[in-house]
Amino acid sequence: MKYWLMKSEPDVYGIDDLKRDRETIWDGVRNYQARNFLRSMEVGDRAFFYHSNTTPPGIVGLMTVSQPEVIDPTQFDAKSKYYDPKSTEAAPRWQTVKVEYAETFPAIISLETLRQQFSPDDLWVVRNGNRLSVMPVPDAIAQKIIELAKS
DNA sequence: GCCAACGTTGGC
DNA sequence: GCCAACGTTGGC
Repeated sequence: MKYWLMKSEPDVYGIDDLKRDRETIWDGVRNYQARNFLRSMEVGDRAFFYHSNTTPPGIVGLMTVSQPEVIDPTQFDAKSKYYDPKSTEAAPRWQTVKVEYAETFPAIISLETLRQQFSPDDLWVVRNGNRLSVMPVPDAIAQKIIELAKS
């Protein structure tokens, strides 16, 4: 079981939306490095839900990967902002996962706190100018984040 | 294959 | 709203 961190803007889709829906297809990722991480996810992996582009940004909870290797349906939808005309049903470009709501932390762990606690090498989300929306979190770091969430 | 132009992300 | 970071595109 691995830990990940996945970003979403709460104005678009936040943890409350996931709690309401119980599970969702994590669609709209259009970056190859992020996609490759999505491809390597397995059932039961856990992912920190990170709210980006909000005040303050930070980790707000946890989710569980419930289905790997999901074809992102938005790539074939001409009306979607994530439409990719170069992708075909025979050879889809964008795979993702289905995730299940696990928990909302009692309080957000803000980016500021994460910067104080972790180095950019350990937790990529604190890297300056980091734009990657899906990234691995080392086990030991994940445990510390969970401890922080409880404190 | 280089790299300038461009578009997007995301913190502030 | 600004703008730094940085991935992608396309001309050459």
